[in-house]
Amino acid sequence: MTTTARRLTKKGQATRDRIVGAAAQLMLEQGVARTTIEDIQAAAGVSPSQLYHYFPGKDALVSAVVDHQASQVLHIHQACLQSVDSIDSLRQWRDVMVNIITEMHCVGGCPLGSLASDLSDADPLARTQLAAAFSRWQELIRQGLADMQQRGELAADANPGELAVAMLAAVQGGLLLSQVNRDPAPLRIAVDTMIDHLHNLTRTAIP
Amino acid sequence: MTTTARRLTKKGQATRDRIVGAAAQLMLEQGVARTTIEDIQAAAGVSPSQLYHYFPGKDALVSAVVDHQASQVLHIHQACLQSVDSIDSLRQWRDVMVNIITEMHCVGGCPLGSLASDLSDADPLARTQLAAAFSRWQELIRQGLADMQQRGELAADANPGELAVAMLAAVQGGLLLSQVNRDPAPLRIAVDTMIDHLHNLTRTAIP
DNA sequence: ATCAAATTGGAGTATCAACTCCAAAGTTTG
DNA sequence: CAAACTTTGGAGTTGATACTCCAATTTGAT
Repeated sequence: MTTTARRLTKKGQATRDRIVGAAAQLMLEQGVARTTIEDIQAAAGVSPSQLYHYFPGKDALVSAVVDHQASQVLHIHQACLQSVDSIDSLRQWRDVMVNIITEMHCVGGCPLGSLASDLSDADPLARTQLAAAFSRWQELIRQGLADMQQRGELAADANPGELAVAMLAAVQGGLLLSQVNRDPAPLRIAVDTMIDHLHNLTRTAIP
Repeated sequence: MTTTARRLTKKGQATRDRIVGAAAQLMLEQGVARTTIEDIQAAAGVSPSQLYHYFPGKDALVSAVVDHQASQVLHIHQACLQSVDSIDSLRQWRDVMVNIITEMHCVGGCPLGSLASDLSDADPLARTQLAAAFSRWQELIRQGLADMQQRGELAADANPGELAVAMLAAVQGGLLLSQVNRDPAPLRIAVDTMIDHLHNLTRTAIP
């Protein structure tokens, strides 16, 4: 990390970031294979030699895009989930996600989910990167649920690990259905239903 | 439908079917944009002129593949879901899905979900086709839940429409996580959790 | 059998997309 | 300042890909 940074000027770093940002946006909107190097050059305002100076080829750029999107998504959700202590705070988290997809007019879906569907069977390296990112995301949710459990906001016999998997699936499936229907409702309903389930677990666990 | 069929020989129909089948499989495994016409020709054992005799271009072939996958998926799930009358029969439905993804070694994910993620923002016609297919799938689930509700297997105040959306999201999200992790467990856990939720609704709704 | 229509073979084309190359300009460091 | 290194411009190359064309063969209806 430091080694790489040492041979990168401030200006060079900015150019590299511009390339990754442009590539990430285009690949989210139209898919990885449909996004050409020329598209990225135009969007980032760079020449071919600049792009190939920073990345040996398209695969390496894709890898950088996956890292970038993983970092962005995890950063956002870490901020929302580290303070989860109640059902209500889960509803705030849901509002954040619904607002984001609404502002995007349901285009692109989840930055990680889209890449995962696109690359899982085409790029083994990207698949492992994405699996690791989802694993961290899942762990953020699990941790939040475990915290709730300790506060008594969730039944003692609930399984935070499995509930985290189910919640992440609800988010991903909800985003996909919202994307294909161009309507934020499926995401809202899917996550709300999982939150209702957690709520029921809390209520019914006091025999 | 009849008009098209009338100018299609039995042999011609078989060739067309072979092309669509090969295209569907390749597009599921490697994505639409990565699947070349040449790939499809080789897999189906046809010449360029044959392919372009039956389809004006790649877009039309993609459209036929979407129809084909929608038909396949809806057929399978209709068979499973029309007989849903209890929590246990939902668990059988889950087993069917888990078995399918396991046999595929988690490659490809959902035939409709993959196409949806791939095409929703790239092909407006395909997006509407896919939205219609998901709508019918959702309706199959809703109908099953409504039947259960009438038999008293589901709380009277439960909302089958919203629960169907959430269940479909769980399936899609579970399949995506299974695909990226190369592990059927996320699908199983996501669907089981939704089934648990339905089960809880049944139990707690008798005050 | 015969004619029209459907189907097939296979060579060919035009375009696009990924990547290369080399020299010029700017930046860092001793 | 000067040498070494980083960054940039832009024309060019190679291979792949979607699609075309026309003649030959097979099939179906009369």
